[in-house]
Amino acid sequence: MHPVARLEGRRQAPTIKVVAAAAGVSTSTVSRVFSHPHRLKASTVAHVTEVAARLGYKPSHTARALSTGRLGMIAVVVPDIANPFFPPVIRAAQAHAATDGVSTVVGDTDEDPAKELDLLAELERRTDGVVLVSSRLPEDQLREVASREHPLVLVNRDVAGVPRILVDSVPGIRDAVDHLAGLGHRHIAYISGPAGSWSDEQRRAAVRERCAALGITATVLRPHRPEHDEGRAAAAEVLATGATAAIAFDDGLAQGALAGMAEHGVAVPGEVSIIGCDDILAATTYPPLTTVHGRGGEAGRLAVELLMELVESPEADRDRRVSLPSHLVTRSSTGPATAGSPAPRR
Amino acid sequence: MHPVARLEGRRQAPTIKVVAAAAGVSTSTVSRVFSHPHRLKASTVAHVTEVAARLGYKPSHTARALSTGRLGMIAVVVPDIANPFFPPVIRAAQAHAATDGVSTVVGDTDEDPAKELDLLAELERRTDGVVLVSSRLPEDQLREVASREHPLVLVNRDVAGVPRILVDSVPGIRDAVDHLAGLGHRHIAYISGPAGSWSDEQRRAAVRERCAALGITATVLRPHRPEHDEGRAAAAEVLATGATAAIAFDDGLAQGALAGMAEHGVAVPGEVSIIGCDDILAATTYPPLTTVHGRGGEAGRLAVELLMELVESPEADRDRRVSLPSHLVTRSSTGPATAGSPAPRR
DNA sequence: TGCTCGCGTGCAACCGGTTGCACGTCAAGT
DNA sequence: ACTTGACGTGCAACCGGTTGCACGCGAGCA
Repeated sequence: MHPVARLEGRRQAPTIKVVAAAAGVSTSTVSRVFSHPHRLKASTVAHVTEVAARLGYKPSHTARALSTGRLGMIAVVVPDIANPFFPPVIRAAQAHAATDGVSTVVGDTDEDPAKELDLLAELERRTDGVVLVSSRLPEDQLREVASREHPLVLVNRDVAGVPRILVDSVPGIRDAVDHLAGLGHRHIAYISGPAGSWSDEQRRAAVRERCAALGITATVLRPHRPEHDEGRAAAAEVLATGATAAIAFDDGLAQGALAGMAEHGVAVPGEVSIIGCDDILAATTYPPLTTVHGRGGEAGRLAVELLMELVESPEADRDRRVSLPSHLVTRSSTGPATAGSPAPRR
Repeated sequence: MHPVARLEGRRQAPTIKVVAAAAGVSTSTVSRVFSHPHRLKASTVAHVTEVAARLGYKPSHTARALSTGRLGMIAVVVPDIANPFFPPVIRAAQAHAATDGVSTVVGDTDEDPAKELDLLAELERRTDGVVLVSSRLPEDQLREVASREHPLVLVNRDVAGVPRILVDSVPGIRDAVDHLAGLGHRHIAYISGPAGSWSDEQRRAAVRERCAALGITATVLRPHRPEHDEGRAAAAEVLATGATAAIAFDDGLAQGALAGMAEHGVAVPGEVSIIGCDDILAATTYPPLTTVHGRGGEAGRLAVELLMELVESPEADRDRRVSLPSHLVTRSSTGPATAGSPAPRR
């Protein structure tokens, strides 16, 4: 930039130099006031702070980043911002990061592993670390990403050697199956979620296992994108199996299934019972959805906590694994099994 | 940083200096290869590019930002990422920004004006410009924000002197009212959206005006947060007015109203017709929703286009206003008016 | 009174690119 | 053959902070 160019500009943001001159100290002192104030005399800190405030001085993230290598920014990457499971984890992460004076950016991979890789590459250059939620990457690629020097914490992917926070659906799913069995259901369908989802694998396995333990039938349906209309389509698939109850990978699919059942003239919970997962739609469905409550927000907060540790000391333990148990929330989409299997009426 | 510290680090990212040495040119030349290649001999560019690629060199955003004042990053700020109206505009914005080699971050204000102000302040220091979508700020504050030197483009807020892209709901709403009138409806309720929403004001006024023009009754209900359960509550309010049709501020409210009507045993479209806005739920409701289609994605793209112009030349015209007309999409939530007003049945 | 020690501050190099200016080269113009 | 000038590249200052080292000063100790 030409030397005089910044004089031409309107009110230029004040720099450390201006503050130093105004306060009658060196630039180093001003710098230290904003980074290591404890190393200075309290009176100096007070004076410089006052002058800086009067001038409206704010340290430049960019300049600081250049010399320290710290951007003061982390990323939270999710497969789909529109999926209501993620906003709570993002918000919690953001709130916790703000506590450390770190800002958060959100990345959306659109459920696409290729985009996910690109995004991670970009974010490695823009942030100090990333929280990767429900990654759709195959394990080897995930491991490769983690092996790059950039701090990374996973949420809902269980890869040994990579720090991770897991929302453990198993207890909640077990409760769900028990609940349905207690209502007399002998055949349960599981509406699978997206291929490559760790949570889906975990839930599917839990349904199978618990049904087996109780001696009732479990049918696992094909993978579904976690969207409303896929759930609607799944309703027909559920009816085709003859199951009297369904557990869906998430609340969105469950809500779709509710709509699908309505279309087929099948009453919920009169003829078929439906259970969701994540408890993100709360009571916004009709009928209000019985669902497995997972603690997304908590996962987000913990992930950032762990991430910040890694950022501070990159040599920290890379194999930390935190698991958060879930539980069933009973609302009105489940009821007693009726004799005879349900059939579409229109 | 201590001079030898970077030798201790693992594979340090190569700098311009390393590339220059390896290619036998000066650092200026390497720099120019990545910023103004046309000023260099083609053979030099080719050679340096090759060497840089071999070394895995990537220019540092931070360093570049420090000298140029350009961060290579813009922000898109929305009131609520979970509201499905916004993802399409975000994605379109992101895609267009990527075209210019600029990355995008997303900000969520949680429908809270105070958070919005904070977020804007933070983003001004982190980005080259921001696209502010459906701001909930009062006009004077918005004007104040716009007066700060940081480039800003509004979407769905019409403030003179601030560049803005507007999705014009009026034509679509007019079609909607005409459509209902054509089906014999003589009393239409409008389910208002969030207070402070420009789109809501526009839609409300359009409903009133068109109904007046056709000589039919319009009742405007209280403001609602654009969420499913608010829509459900609104169903009762609609029934209380005696209206046989309702137009909702957005598809989420409309979907909620659908659920609410079901709860009350009122058939849609048999007894009551419902129309949404934005066309974001597409056919994911039951029955599929008749709605006013607005072109969110297009708005996002245009906003970024305008923003980049402002970033390039801050003295550009600040009073540009682009308006994108909407239209009605007829699906199955609207039907002929029936004699006698509908009443809750349970 | 003289010496050590530690605290508070300043100096200057550095982080990794960018860019105004100067210099050298070579082709076109006279 | 000499001038002119465009073109390609290098030099060095600069962007705005950070930080290792050195220096000065005053307190504690002998």
